[in-house]
Amino acid sequence: MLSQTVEYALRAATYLATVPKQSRTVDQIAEVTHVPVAYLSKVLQQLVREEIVISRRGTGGGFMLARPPEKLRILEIVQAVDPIERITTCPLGLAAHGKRLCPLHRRLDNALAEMERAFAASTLAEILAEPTKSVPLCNFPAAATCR
Amino acid sequence: MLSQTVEYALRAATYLATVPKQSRTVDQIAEVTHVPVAYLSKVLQQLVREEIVISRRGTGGGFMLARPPEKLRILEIVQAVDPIERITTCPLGLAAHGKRLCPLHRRLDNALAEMERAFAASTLAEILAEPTKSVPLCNFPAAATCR
DNA sequence: GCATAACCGGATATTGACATCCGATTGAGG
DNA sequence: CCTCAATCGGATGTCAATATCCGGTTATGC
Repeated sequence: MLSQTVEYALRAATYLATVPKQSRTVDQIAEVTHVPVAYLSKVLQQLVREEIVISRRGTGGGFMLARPPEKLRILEIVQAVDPIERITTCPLGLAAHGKRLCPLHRRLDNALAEMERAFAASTLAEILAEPTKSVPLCNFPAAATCR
Repeated sequence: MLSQTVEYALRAATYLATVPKQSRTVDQIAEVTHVPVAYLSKVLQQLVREEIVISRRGTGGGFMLARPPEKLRILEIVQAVDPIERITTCPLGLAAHGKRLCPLHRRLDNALAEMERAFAASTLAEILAEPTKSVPLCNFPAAATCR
């Protein structure tokens, strides 16, 4: 339902949100988030292209959030790596039918709209601020006891 | 986001709901729903196993809804062919962490729960009864003008 | 300006979803 | 009981998502 890529991107972004304005290397991010390092590298590159994240090469380089966590919604990260495709025209491909969806597809699209709404509802900052015994990603340095 | 298989299954079920208690062959269903016939056959077999649909072989056979359309929810069809996998444990695989989800995964699971709720909200009968100019699937016999 | 650190981008597996094909099986009707 | 209609089940093909590898490029610090 949710792709692995989305899951990975969200883990990485959430981790970077715990260290705002600081950069981390792919290897560091991969270790904390438990994401295959080579693939994570690709995912981060997508986030760079969508200007969610900024990259710097060379010594001391790495990846860093492009904006403060208060300004980054889950939805943006989802859309960056695996966009939710709303149903805008009849999937049976009848041009004459135009933009009107039949009741079945209207409901499917409504469900997708609910997803969007849910993902748009919170920022990375809100996720980190939430009072809980479960530290985000379960395994951040701050939650070593969680291991 | 929603798999092709779900889309196909819903089209087929919606069509069968327009002719309750009657059976239709794979070829008939495929033509109306614009689904590849060979693959549709597999999808229908899944629906048979999940007791959404009943099959009969031989002359005059085919597929028929196992229940009246009032008793069949979209969610059941979704779960039959491509179940929504709720997040019940931390995806980072830390056994010690138990059942508690971190704020990130709690939100993701909440979004999935919203989907379930949306899909559970309507029956096939409701879809067909809805007053609209767009006949379900856009291209049913009853809506030949839609072609 | 050289060595080193780190990302970038292209080529290449691997895997599962989607799709097809066909022989085997079952049921209806004469 | 024979033929035809139709589903069933297994084998196989195709393609996009996932994942890996490595040489090229850029930046830092000495």
